[in-house]
Amino acid sequence: MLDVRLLRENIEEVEGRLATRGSVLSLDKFKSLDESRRTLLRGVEGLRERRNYISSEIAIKKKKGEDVSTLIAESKALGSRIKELGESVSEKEELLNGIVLTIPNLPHASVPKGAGSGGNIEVRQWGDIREFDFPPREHYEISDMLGIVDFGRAAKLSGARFALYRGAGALLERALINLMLDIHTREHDYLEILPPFIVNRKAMTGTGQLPKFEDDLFKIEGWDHYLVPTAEVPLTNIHSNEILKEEALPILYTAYTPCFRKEAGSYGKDVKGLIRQHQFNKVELVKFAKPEDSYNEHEKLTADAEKVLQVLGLPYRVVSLCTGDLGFAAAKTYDLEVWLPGQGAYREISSCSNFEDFQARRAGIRYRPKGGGKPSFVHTLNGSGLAVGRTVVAILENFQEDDGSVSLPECLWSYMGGLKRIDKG
RNA sequence: GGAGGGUUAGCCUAAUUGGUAAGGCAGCGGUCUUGAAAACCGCCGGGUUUGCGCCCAUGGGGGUUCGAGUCCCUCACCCUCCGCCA
Repeated sequence: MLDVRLLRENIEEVEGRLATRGSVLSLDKFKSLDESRRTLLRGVEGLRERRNYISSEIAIKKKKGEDVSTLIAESKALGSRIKELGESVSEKEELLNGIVLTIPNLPHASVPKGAGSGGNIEVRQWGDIREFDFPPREHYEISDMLGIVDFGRAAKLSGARFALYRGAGALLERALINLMLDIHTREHDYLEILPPFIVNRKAMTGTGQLPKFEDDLFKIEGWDHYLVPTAEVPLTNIHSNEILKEEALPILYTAYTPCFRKEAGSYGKDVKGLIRQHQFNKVELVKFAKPEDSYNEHEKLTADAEKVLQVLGLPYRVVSLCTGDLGFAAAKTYDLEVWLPGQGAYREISSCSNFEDFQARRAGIRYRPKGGGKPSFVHTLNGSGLAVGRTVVAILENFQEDDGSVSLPECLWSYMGGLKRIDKG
């Protein structure tokens, strides 16, 4: 949520900056609603002042035993007018709120301007792309040969876009989760959290999934609760409606959770394999930072996510998303794209964003400056560190041999019970 | 699922039969002091206003009333007990 005062006072500038996202958004409606709300509010406040005065007069006169019937009559009349006016004020407020909650964040000045993903800019590359002396297979061919992922039976249980991992496949997924959590807790000082996988509407609104993106979420029937689409939601909302101490910042959390997404509107995209699933595993990184530190923390968080790819030896590139490709709540985003030889393409495996105070304002996450003073909003950041299923994809494709076997990077051996290579069987 | 108790500001705690939120701690500023502590004074929820001030705010929503922290309804959460359960 943007600062309403900023909207009110710099409406043209805001419109201009939002336009770079490609969302043609007119704030005229906001402006007129805001103005009429404020006019009505002034009116209702005047009436309330009069009523408060009369009420205290009544109390005084009653003590003296004087007649108060005319005062009561006036106050009664005021009451109904106040109620009427008050209702139209809250009506305007609700409409305003509806508008403000669906306005996306403003892109940071360092974000490249562009329309779609074509406008994204490669920031750096890491690792050497392997030369194959055989045509590299796609991951689902390899997992089929190895018998470590069963899509057919998953479909029988749950339908399309679900996976059933078997044996070394299940173990690999679990090993990666543990490796990632260990890296972030031991080397990068994040505190491990195991949050609920079901959250309420407030939490979803706090991070920006609601009210705009209800269609992407799995809702629990008969309950105003949702399956988490990412650990960002429970982690960021840990401190909703809290005032943190400045000394406590930055706060760093990491969590493994499954993620549940409807993937509405992605029909025909990535229909085969593990890339796009209704349920997938992810290790998430979340930070709460002071505003002046948040862009530095953003770089560090991105580096923390990159570390996992480096440890695994997976080549990748870092892309700065352009204004037209930014997510709703983000002010700036780096995507990590891992090289997939089977596809011959870079694919997103992590997305690291700075939301500035956009989520903090929605969720009410503030901090009190050291010298006392007014609490102000923190900046929130998050990034995948990493998407586990897609990491499996990358390992299968990058480390495959001609016979379908896959040699595992050394950092995984201990997590795999000593297994160094996945063979058929 | 059932019964009872609770939710007041960053934290802790008050408020006759309904009369318009009192204190304390922490924090910040100041006086005093060689420095510090103590003591004392001021500030210390939000909105609006140049300012005085005004309005709002006792978990959320609604109702009764001239007037609600207080009475009623409802929802959420927490605690205790019963039932069920890994």
